[in-house]
Amino acid sequence: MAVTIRDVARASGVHVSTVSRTFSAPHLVNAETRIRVLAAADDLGYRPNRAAQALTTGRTHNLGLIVADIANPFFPPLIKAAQAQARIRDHHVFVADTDEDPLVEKELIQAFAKQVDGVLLCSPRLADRAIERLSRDVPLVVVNRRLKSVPAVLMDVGRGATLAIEHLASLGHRRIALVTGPSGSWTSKEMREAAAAAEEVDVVFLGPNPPTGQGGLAAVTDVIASEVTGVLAYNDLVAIGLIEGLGERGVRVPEDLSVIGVDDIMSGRLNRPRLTTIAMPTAAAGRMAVDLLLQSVDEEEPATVATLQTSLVVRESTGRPPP
Amino acid sequence: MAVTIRDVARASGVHVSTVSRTFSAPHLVNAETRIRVLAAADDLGYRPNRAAQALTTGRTHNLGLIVADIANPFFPPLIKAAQAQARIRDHHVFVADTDEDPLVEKELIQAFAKQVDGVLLCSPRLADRAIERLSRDVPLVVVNRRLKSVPAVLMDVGRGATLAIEHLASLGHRRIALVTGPSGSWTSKEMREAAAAAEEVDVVFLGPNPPTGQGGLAAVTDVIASEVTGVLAYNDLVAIGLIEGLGERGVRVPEDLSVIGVDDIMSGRLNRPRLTTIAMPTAAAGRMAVDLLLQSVDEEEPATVATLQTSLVVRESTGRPPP
DNA sequence: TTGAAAGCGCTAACAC
DNA sequence: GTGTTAGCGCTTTCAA
Repeated sequence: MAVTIRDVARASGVHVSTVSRTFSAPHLVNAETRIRVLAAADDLGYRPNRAAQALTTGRTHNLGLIVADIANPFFPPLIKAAQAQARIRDHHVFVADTDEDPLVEKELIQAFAKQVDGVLLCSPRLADRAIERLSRDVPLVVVNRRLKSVPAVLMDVGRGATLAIEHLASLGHRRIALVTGPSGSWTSKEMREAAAAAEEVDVVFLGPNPPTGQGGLAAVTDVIASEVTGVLAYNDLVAIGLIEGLGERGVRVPEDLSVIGVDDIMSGRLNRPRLTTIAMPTAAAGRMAVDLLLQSVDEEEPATVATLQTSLVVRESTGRPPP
Repeated sequence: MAVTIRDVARASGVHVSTVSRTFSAPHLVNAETRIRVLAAADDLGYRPNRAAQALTTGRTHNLGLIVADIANPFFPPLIKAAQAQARIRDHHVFVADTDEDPLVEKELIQAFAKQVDGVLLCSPRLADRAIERLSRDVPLVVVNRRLKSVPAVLMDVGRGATLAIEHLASLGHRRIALVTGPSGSWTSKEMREAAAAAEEVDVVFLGPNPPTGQGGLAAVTDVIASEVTGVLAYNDLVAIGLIEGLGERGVRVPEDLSVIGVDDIMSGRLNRPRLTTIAMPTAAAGRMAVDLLLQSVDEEEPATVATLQTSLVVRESTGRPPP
């Protein structure tokens, strides 16, 4: 076995409790003793055993981070930012992937419950009630979901959708489609509400759809049948699948149909057309979520909600409707 | 605090050890007792505390997975496969990102050492010796790195590079460039060796470069100056950056210059030209790595090396050299 | 300022 | 087949 607090105690000629104190409350220990202990610890290569610490303190210094799909390029920047922020605050992040399955999501939260101090739920697919129930087992922070009793980081995709629709309207579009996402998705709901409130254009709702390229591909027939001149897709992946499928049917983007995505995952890629999209503040959300979670772990705060701005990035997949 | 083994013992009228046994060695306990204990446990919502288990058994049921950059689309499929496989084998995976920094890599391994049963090091940037030293602290399995004493999963990128170069040669190219990756990268080294062994073409070596779009962009000037008609890039990200930069200088791909990437991260995307690339068996590697790691955790096996095949996917970024 | 001792939740001999 | 007991590595009273 590795070197323990006891080895350090023996090497520095003090009791284990003094060693413990040297690390957890250094100001309570004599400077000379402290130096001696630290030297011995360094010498032996001592590193505290987090599992043992967790047992007495109840704090693991680990956070769980659950996403629907790591392979969706929307998530990695958020994960990276969360990890970086957690690292700064002396925590580690445990990432897990639900494969878009609410049941797996629930299982993962329960599995995490005992081995982390809190869980970040990103774009959950679980029902509100289920999340609120689980939040009694372990501190939770949700990203892109609004609940009464759970702290949340929201990206204002409703506002983004409104901007996107206004952009289409200003180009002359009068009838557009909203290709919605998974049924459990809060962002999808926000987009629906924003679209329903649009005044200058008629909106056709198509969905729910899986939030993937496949989802977009599968929506092609409905989009064509709906006789719209513009589409706002649930996310960039869906938009890309859609554009591909449209291409196979001879429908050109943006000449015949304008398409807008959400997330801005394609920046700097070779995609043609370059996608007009709603950019999401993913990195900021990751950092903020960690801060909120850590805050709700050690303080009994009322549920905070942080809302971050989105923005419309106009590129080449939108244009005037065909005459 | 949550419900413990003691609560279950009280509720079912047995001693804690019987409860413990019911979970860890059910065959050693009377069927009736077992049912009673299980019922009580279920009733109270008992879930074993992994940290406490870890303290006695020395097994955390957690695995660490370290990658250079989660945002590089090469990694997510590997991560997903590893997580899925770990889940099947009753383990969780802790993912961390080094931001391509060997020092962070080392820190992360040490931080993981106490809280996981083993660590998967994917495309490490650390020196061989450092890795071998660290492998004494915690069971390690490396992906895409070959070491004497550490089990490894290798993707045969050398063979892939040979195929890629043969492909270029068969199209008529006689002078090509290899845009290499980071200096610590084993795959980059394998590619260099394969390129150095090529007989039908002259190879110019350009690098090292960061394994990103930026890296490709920055290599444009050297590529143009080297007067080659074909390029094999360290990975798809570099290839894409390169093609973008080339486009800005008026060099067309594949008409003026052929480009081949590695990883096959762009399948089904809208990229133009669609990238000719060496496809990597990432998902298989993720699964295999978990199996190897778990094997080396509980058995004292000699270091196994698994080599997985790569394949050349010919698309649109390669063609005949200009006349 | 330091030591002694109890205990976190669980497992693993060993005894009955 | 089940209970007893000691202890994993650490923190945290409480005394000294």
